[in-house]
Amino acid sequence: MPRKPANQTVQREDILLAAAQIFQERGYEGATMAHIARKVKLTAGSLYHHFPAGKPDLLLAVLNAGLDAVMTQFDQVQAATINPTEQLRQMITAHVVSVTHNVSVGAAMVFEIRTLFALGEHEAHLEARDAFLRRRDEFEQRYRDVIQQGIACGEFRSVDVNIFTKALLGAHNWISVWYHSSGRLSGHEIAERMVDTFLASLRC
Amino acid sequence: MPRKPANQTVQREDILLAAAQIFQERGYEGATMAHIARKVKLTAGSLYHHFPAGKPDLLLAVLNAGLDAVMTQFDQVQAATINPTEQLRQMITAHVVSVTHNVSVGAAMVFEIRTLFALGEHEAHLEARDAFLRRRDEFEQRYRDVIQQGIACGEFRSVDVNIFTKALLGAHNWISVWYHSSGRLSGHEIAERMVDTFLASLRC
DNA sequence: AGGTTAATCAAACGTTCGTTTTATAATTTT
DNA sequence: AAAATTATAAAACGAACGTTTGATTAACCT
Repeated sequence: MPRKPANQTVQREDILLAAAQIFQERGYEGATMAHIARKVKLTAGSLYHHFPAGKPDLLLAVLNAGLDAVMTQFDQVQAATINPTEQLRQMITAHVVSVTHNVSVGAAMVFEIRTLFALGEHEAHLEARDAFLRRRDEFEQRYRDVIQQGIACGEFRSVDVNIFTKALLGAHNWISVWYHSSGRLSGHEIAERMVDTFLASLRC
Repeated sequence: MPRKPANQTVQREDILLAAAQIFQERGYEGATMAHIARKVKLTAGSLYHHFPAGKPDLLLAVLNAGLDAVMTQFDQVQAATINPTEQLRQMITAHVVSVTHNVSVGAAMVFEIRTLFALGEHEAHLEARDAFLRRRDEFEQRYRDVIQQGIACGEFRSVDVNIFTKALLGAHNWISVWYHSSGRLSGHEIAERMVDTFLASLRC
């Protein structure tokens, strides 16, 4: 019954990025395995060879890839210990550039967190889900820490650290909604303006 | 075959708010008519009596309700013409209080815009969709206008108006993700801190 | 009181989806 | 070259979904 030349070249990461794009266009629930398969020129069933645990596993892989990307850069920033102002500048830049560098993955981290909670009805991916959420909290905590340090050492004025951090994160997350690579500004240029906006707000 | 006491009291707005809550929990595609019906104690088919055009119509009704709520308050702010600083303060307050006052509807306006575009494959709700998107652009334009005016008259420092507005909108939109009515701060208190954050950033 | 309209339910319909199974082709190993 | 492994397609499956239809009850209006 079946055959076909077979490219034999589709890799796990290709599928992952295709999934991220389809998730961005249609949302996790609106995305079908056939949509994703089509983008890498496979059939829906063939995806199970690369992701045996199916669609939920595909989502977790996308989310973890996004968090890995930005966390790796954060580690580099904090390795070179500097003053809070410079540290926050570099964290914002790393974060914004990361989002604009792969918008689909960034969008998944904004729009599909809710999906992760709705997933909790099936008792299988719970461990992977909780591990992701813990790392995500840690990510947010790093922003809070550097802002708190800046206030403590007098570089920043006194602000509500929690709300300020939420405002900062919301501004960055929203970028994945409106950014297009063909737009007026590059990722770096957007990052500069975000740094300008939030460092100005923290000025004593 | 069928019967049932019949409450005879379910109103269009009850269904609309129930839909918003289900959309928030599961996303538009993850929400089923049965989920929504259950929340107002009806069956899925009965929803078509109140919303003949079905699920897409339900989404558009939710989104328009959200935009109506905030636009009404914006009109009041601009009726009393004052200086840009005070005008922006009142716009931010109106916006944030509106989001925290009905989080589900606010969340829909953040998370289901994408759904609106994916809807475009069926040529029926296109007009209602485009009308909504136009009003939404108008909403964003009001923020840009007041910031531009503030810069022009020297009350605000010179910033990239587009990016600053996107940052502001992102911060506000993100509130519908993390806000809970049982949290540390009320909607008004969060609004005060957002005003503080962004007006400080615009200070000359 | 009688007739009309509005609101609801139960059931059925056709479609689509995630997943599983089985067969086949390509690649790698021996 | 033969055998084993990997990657893929095709087909089938059962479940779930949005929507339609027809019957039934409640409310309203002469």
